[in-house]
Parts: sequence; C-alpha cells; structure tokens
Amino acid sequence: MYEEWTKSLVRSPLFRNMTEEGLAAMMNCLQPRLHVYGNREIIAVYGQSFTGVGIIAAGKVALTRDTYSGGRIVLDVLKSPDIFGEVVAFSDDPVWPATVVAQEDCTIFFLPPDKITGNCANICPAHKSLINNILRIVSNKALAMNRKIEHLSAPRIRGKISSYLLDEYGKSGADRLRLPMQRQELADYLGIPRPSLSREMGFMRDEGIIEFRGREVYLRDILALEQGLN
Amino acid sequence: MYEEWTKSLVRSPLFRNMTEEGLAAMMNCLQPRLHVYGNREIIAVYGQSFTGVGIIAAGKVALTRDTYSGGRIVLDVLKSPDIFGEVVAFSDDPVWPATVVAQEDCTIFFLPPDKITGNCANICPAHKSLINNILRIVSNKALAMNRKIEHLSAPRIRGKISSYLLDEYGKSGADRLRLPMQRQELADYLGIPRPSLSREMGFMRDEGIIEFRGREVYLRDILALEQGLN
DNA sequence: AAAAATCGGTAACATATGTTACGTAATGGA
DNA sequence: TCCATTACGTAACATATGTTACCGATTTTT
Repeated sequence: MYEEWTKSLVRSPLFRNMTEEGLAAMMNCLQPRLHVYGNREIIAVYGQSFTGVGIIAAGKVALTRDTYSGGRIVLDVLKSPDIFGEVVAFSDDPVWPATVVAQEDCTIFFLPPDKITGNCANICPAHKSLINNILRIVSNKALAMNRKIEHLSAPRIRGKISSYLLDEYGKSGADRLRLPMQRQELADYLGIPRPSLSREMGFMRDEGIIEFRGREVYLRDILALEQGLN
Repeated sequence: MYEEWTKSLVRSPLFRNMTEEGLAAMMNCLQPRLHVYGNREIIAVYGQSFTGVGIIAAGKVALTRDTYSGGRIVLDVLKSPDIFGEVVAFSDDPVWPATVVAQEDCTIFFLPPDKITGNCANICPAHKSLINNILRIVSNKALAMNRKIEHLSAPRIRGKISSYLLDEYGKSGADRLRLPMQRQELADYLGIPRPSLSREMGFMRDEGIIEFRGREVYLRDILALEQGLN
C-alpha cells in the first residue's frame, strides 16, 4: 500500500539516512493515515487539535492564516517531499499553528507524534533515524529562527541589515556575497518596506560600508557593519 | 557517583516524568562528563565545537556574546536545574552559539548528543522519557521563537504591541491582562526603546484601544488591535 | 522613617522610516 | 525582436521613532 510513495519520500529530510526498503518497512509498521485532498480543500485548521505530522507525498500546500478582515495571508508554500507540523507535534500545546490549504490535488500522510517516539514492536532500524531526523529538523528550524530574531531585534533598519549581512558573512567567510533572496523577499524577512531597505543600503554604500549591484554585495567595512548593530 | 545530584536534577524539564531512581539508573548508564567551574570561569566558547548538552547541577551561568568593542553582552542567565545547548546539539552545525560563563561556582554535567539518541544497552525506561523531553523542550522553544518573530516582524511599533497583546489575549482568553514583564523587559523583547513603547501605549490609550496602569492592561477594542497589525 | 534606587510616564527635537510614485534596467514570453 | 512584466533604485513628504532628559510614584535599603 505504501510502496507506491516510498521512492519519492526517501528524499524527504524526514527520512534521511533511510533506504527505500527501510522506509517501506517502517511505513508498514507505523501505518500513517493517508488522505487525498482536491485543490483548495482545507487540510488543517488554525487552532484545532493537532492530528499528526503531515508528509506531502504529492501536490502543493499553503500554510495560511486568516485575518480580521476576512482575508487569508500565505505564510509559506510547501511541495512534495516537504513536511509540516513537525514543530508543534511535540509541544505542550498541540494545536495547528496555521491553516493548511491544498494548492493543487494533494496526497498527504499523517504521522501521529506518539507513533514517532513510541518504539515499534519490530524495532526497525529506520525508526531510530526517524527520531534523529525529527530532532535535527526541529533544531535547525529553531537555530534559523534564533538568527532571524537577532536580525529583527535591531531597533533601526541599518542594524537589521548589518546583522543580516554579518550573519551571511559568518556563514560563508567571504566578503563578497550573493544574497539568496531578492529585495522584496529580503525586506519581508527583515520586516521592513522594500524602499526603506534600498534607501538604507544606498546610504551604507555612500558611506563606503558596502557595495552592491542587485543581489551581489561586497562588504567593504566589516567593522562599520558591527558598529551599525547599535 | 551521580546519586548526590539526582534529587535536585529530577526537577529539570530535561528529566520530566522520571523517578529519582530511574534518573540515577540512566545517569549510570549514560555516564555524562562532570565538570566543576569557579566563578567567572569560561564553560564554553562561541564558535567552538559543541561537546554536549549542559546540565546545571549547581550554580548559575550566563550565556554571553562578545562585541566588536571588546565588551560582552549577556543574552540570558540560567541556574540550577536549567540546561543549555539543547537546541544546537542536534543541528547540522554543532558549534556553541554563545559563550557560557560561570557566574558563581558551578557544577555542570555534559551529555553528548549521540548518547541521548543512541540506545543504551540496558534499555532503561527513563531513556525514552529523555528523548521525549528533549523533543518537547526544543519544540516549545521553537514555538516561542515563532511567536516572537511575529511580534518583531511588524514594521511599526503599534503593530508589535498589538501583535504581542493579541498573543497574550489568545493565550489567556481574557481581555484583562497582567503582563509577565515590566516595561524595560517588554521593550527589549519587542526590540524597541522603552520610551517609544510607553509613548505608543499612551497613544493607544488616547484612542480608546487599551487601558493600563503599570503591568495591568485592559484590552478595550480587540478589532482595533487587529487593525493595528498592519 | 528617611534615603536611595527603581520603575514608568511624558516631553521635545532631530532623525529615521513608511508611503507613494516614478523611471530605468533586467527578465521572460510571444 | 518586441512587448509585457518584474525587479530595483530613487525621490519627496508626512509621520513614526530613537534619544535624552526630567519628574513623580513606588519599592527597597539603610
């Protein structure tokens, strides 16, 4: 029953370090619920009780949140080997932190948290990998959020930009960066309007701190960036 | 060797759902490294390779980060049953994300990540609790950071305040709140100066959106708060 | 009780920032 | 190649915000 999906699912970070056979065996052991949704169909509702980690076997979903004015803003879009709900699964308050809507026809597996941590009868080797993978995924997410918080916490825009650029600098070690986002995305990430971002980057260029053309950024004065944090 | 500490450590969230005996058995099984530090002594250094989850058996430590100007800012202070390094332990890049300094004489256990997830020979029941606890702790932290990011992401101060108050409202369900922090702490949390916070709260009071006296806040107009998010 | 320290609100002012608009360069299809 | 679309920088202006300072209320210490 599950074999049909294992060849695509082994590429999911949730199943890292598993063979296709190991995954298939584990699936037969864990017996995740399988659901099929049509386009626009609602998969999970914000605030309702959590049912299990969602594994997207096929299709595309949107994580959304409803607004007071009746609108619906898209927080994120996930596609086939991605998963969702892995953070809230093991928290003290297991309710969906977002509404999940199918953006096309979808096939989703739901894996209840207690099946993940509970040991299976036939101690499949893939099961230990599963726990490691969940831990790694949640930890990486927490670290990424921690960095984002540092960037957002700067009280002024230059601080946010400096914090972000220094972080990229620390990750690559090179003072010539190619930003992984375009301006609007970076502005959204930093919680500021795009023109404000461009303007401040212009100021920083005028002061000789950075150079840039589009996504290419050259950090000319690291010390000044660090001073810009305050 | 470990029995001396178990009676205080069972209260740590890391060892929730364990009996003192179960914990002692697990400690003998896992054999965490024990280190003693004097006041001011450095326990871990930012950027250096991670050695294990720190469990504070006795004493008080500060999580710090060095600044360009040679200073050292305190990110957080932890004391006896607290733990540190539990997030980075299972991430893809296991290096200390902060420098840890003893603020008084300390006794610290270090538990290497692979000992936590690796199964022990004598399958102690406490071990499964340990994995559950780590997962819960990291997940709760991730969720808390997620909420903080939402507050910080508002491009204007009123949005940050509104986001925070609506979050507290959602958690308690009551429109009369007692804030868990004083002004300076709340301002730091939201990444804004305290006078700016007080000023904006004053404006919101003038507009009939909220009332407050010190930590006591009364949400008079939830809809206006939601509109203030943009 | 007196003194000192902390906490929180307010004011004033220079500056940073959100907002809107526009133009050019880059990109992508037809 | 041409057209349409998107991405990006820039400008102008009203407003929001950081900064500094001060004062009264509250709490803590002596």
